[in-house]
Amino acid sequence: MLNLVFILNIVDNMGVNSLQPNKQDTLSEHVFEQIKEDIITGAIPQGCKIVETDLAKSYHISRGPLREALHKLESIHLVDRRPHSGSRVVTLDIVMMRDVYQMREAMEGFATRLACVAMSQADIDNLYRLLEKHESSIERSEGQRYFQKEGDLDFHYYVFSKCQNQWLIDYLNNKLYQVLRMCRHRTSQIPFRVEPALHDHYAIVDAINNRDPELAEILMRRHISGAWKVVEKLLNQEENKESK
Amino acid sequence: MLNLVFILNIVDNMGVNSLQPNKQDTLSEHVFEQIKEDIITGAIPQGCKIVETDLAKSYHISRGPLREALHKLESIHLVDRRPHSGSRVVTLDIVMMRDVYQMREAMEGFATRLACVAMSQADIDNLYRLLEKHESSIERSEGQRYFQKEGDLDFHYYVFSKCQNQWLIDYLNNKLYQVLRMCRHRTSQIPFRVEPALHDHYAIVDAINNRDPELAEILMRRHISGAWKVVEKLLNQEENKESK
DNA sequence: TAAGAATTTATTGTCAACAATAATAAAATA
DNA sequence: TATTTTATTATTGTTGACAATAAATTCTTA
Repeated sequence: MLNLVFILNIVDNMGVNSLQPNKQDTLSEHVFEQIKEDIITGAIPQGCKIVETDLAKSYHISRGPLREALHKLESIHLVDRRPHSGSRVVTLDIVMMRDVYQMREAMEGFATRLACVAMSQADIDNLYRLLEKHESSIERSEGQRYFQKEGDLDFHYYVFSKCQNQWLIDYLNNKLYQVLRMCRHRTSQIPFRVEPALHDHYAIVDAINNRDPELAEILMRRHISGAWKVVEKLLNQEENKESK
Repeated sequence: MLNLVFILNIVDNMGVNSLQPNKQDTLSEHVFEQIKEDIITGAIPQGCKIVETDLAKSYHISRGPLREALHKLESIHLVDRRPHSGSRVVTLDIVMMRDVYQMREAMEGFATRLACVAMSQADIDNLYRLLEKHESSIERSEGQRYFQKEGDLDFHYYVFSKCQNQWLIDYLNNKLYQVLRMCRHRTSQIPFRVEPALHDHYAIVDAINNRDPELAEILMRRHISGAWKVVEKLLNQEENKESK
């Protein structure tokens, strides 16, 4: 399954993963990426205390670069750091996830507005083709959630990457979407229906195609706040189950 | 003049400066704050190449903490960093400033919407009092631009600090507003009229007072995009002058 | 025995030396 | 003379040791 996604991303060269810079020139960068993935996938569990010397040993580097990596992880909200006291991996409570989804609603909505003005017709055609591909892959592989979520990310990424505001792109790509992936790992066991999402996506692209920035923004906002309502519900159910 | 602002901020405990964390427990934090101010005020000029050993010497620390400070400065977009090649102070060209103002429009607009729902009546009363104070201080000290700009920041800060989204507050306060202060230092010699801004502010607070989040957001957005149009004009004039 | 103070241990913050890379200058060739 | 190649220098990346602080433990006393 993972392979299929990988190949697809390479083929059409517009997948999320292929477009991340992933510059690992220095040791610190490399280990940053590694720890980031380990946190997002849960290999290093949430709330886990981080001891610099231990972690440095397990990644086979010295404390200097590790420290730089931790600083970077702090700047994208994946670890908390208190002077003299040490670092912990963040715990994604419901409040934090709400904050993230709200941010996403605001920023991606605005990015969609900007992209609607800036996109070429070729870009829009690409978007339609992307959605058609998602549609057919849903028919073919009903229930294979991982792929569908990646497809969802591909769509969102393609849209906001055309907004021509580097700050916006950077923040969405390097900060919000990392935490979002972490959220998804937490809720990945829970099935959800993708057809409504695809329907939303078509509506958004239609608005872009009609060059209606206000509508495009509103639709993207609703799409995201709708997604949050689903996630919130699931989290609340989970919480209730645990407290019993 | 500076003193007056300072006293005012302490007295009512709602100024921008008093609410920034400013934790300088470690050497690295301390020097981070120092360099940050030096960049924002222009003591270290834009586009300036940064040599770690030199800078470490001039701040009387070793390269370790300096490096951490530089990383932090990079994460708030105040320096650019390329592996093995070194760092430079950013140069605020018109594109970057447009990006920042766009971000601000999106995020502060959304923050205003959230704050409109979350604010207590006491908060709103405080806002009205703050505006009245600004109004009278404009009458008293016409033309003293520094104070007026600080007053403007106080207003904006007070609003978005009530949005109850820690990510949003953090981003606006620690990233966007730092670059914004840098912009203002660049354009500080240029006079501008504050009465229209005050009028906008009243309209925004009225919308909040009527508990109309949509309108509050729209008004805040217009207020900020209007401010950008003024700044953009000034920058273009400046550019034309230089190219002659 | 329980609470508080003093001591020890563990962990982070800082430093200065070393290695690796990129920018610069010098030399060689066309 | 212009251009490529080579050597030099300057600057960053990395490391391990040391100092300062916080957490844990032991000891004392009520």
